[in-house]
Amino acid sequence: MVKILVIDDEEDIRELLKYNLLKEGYEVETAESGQLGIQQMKKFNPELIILDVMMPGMDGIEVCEFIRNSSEYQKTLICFLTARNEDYSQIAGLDAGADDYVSKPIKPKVLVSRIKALLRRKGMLQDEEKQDKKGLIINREKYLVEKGVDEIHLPRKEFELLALLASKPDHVFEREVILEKVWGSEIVVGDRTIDVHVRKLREKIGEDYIKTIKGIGYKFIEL
Amino acid sequence: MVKILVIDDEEDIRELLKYNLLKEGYEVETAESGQLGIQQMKKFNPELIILDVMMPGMDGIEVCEFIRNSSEYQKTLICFLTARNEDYSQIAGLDAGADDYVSKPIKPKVLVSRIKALLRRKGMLQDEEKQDKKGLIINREKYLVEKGVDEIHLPRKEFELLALLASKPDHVFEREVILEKVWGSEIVVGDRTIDVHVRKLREKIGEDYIKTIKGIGYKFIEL
DNA sequence: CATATATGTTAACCTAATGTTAACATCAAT
DNA sequence: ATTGATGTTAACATTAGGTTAACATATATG
Repeated sequence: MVKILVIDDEEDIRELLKYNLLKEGYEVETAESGQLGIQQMKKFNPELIILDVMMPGMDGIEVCEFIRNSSEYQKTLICFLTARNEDYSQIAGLDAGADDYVSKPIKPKVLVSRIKALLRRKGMLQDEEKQDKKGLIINREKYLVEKGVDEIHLPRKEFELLALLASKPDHVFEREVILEKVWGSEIVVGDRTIDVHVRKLREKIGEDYIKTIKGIGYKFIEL
Repeated sequence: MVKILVIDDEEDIRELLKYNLLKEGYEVETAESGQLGIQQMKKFNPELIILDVMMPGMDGIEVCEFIRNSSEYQKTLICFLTARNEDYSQIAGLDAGADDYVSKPIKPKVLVSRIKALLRRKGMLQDEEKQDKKGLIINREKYLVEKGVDEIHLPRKEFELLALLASKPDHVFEREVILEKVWGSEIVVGDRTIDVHVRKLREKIGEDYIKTIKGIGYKFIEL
């Protein structure tokens, strides 16, 4: 459960944000000033702070600086709330400290999706899609397969074989086709080669992803 | 090596946490009840205890109180695991005793980053991370690489090679691409040239930054 | 149920890709 | 020209990856 602290002097805004974030399943606390916000942060220890820039007393920029200079909390994510007309150059200056910012007037949907994106970027997403899925993600760029939290490195042939099968889930690839696509039409290898690679794949990614269709070939199934 | 004790009555949770914490390099023990947890603590003497609040028998709150009242173990860090619906006000009451808490359902990444933050705050961070960032900074201006306090001067080819790889951490660059980008598409050099430069780089910046993906190429990984 | 045929499994084996070293080239700066 | 730093290559060592053989097991079909 991701904890979010909202620091804003306007009660309406605090309530609006709290309501919308709670609805998304976050744990939310609020504070009505910079000072109180910092106190609250120490107790509540949130992953992310939504911080109004313009506040009487200690303003958002000061709060942000305080956080960034503290050793304990410096990695806490910060999202600024800026008034529309505040000078962009000013905002840009803040970028050093903040992880993102959203301008007022606030549209709940926008805010929420920004928050999600930010958390996702920082790898603290609580989203179902990313976390709990058993599904494999074939990441060709990194040349590895992501299974939930794990990253599984695969040798070339195994990777290509899996990538081929997974490119069309439930589609049966004939052995002939597999040979052609993974090994190339010219290279000739023995009968058992594919099986052995399938075996190794099943060992690494789990037994249930690749199904044998006897007399035909193999298919990849999503779990 | 930081030692962590997980006390939770649910086996699944224990396993999930153990797995993820081990992967981070912590030493992990588990216990399935409050009583057993305390016994285990006395033997294992962990720096940090992850403690489920709701357990049959001796619950997390009692365990926490016991620990805080003991003279030997009172400084042990405690992180609560709370069910989602438990009221924050309730939790706040516990704050006195616990150093942090994480609510279920547990997201491994969140949990781990919280644990790290907690340890960092209390100054017991693992030696790797203790010495600030291990990350390299490619300084094109000065044509050198900053590794913590050190400045490593690199010859042109080595620098360009590293800069390329580090420009996209985790991305696998094929040998062909490397040749094109670093050497230029027209210059033809031998097969082993890239390897030799990789060797020299690894000597200078450390063996672990550049990983070989056999049959494909190389990738840079952040440490 | 018997048999043929396809697939599973294991481990030994082979090979291409990479690692390593040192010699040799090159080039820029004194 | 001499030197030292960089770049390239060749020759050899090493290893991960890939293949195969031999045998075990499963499945379909008459």
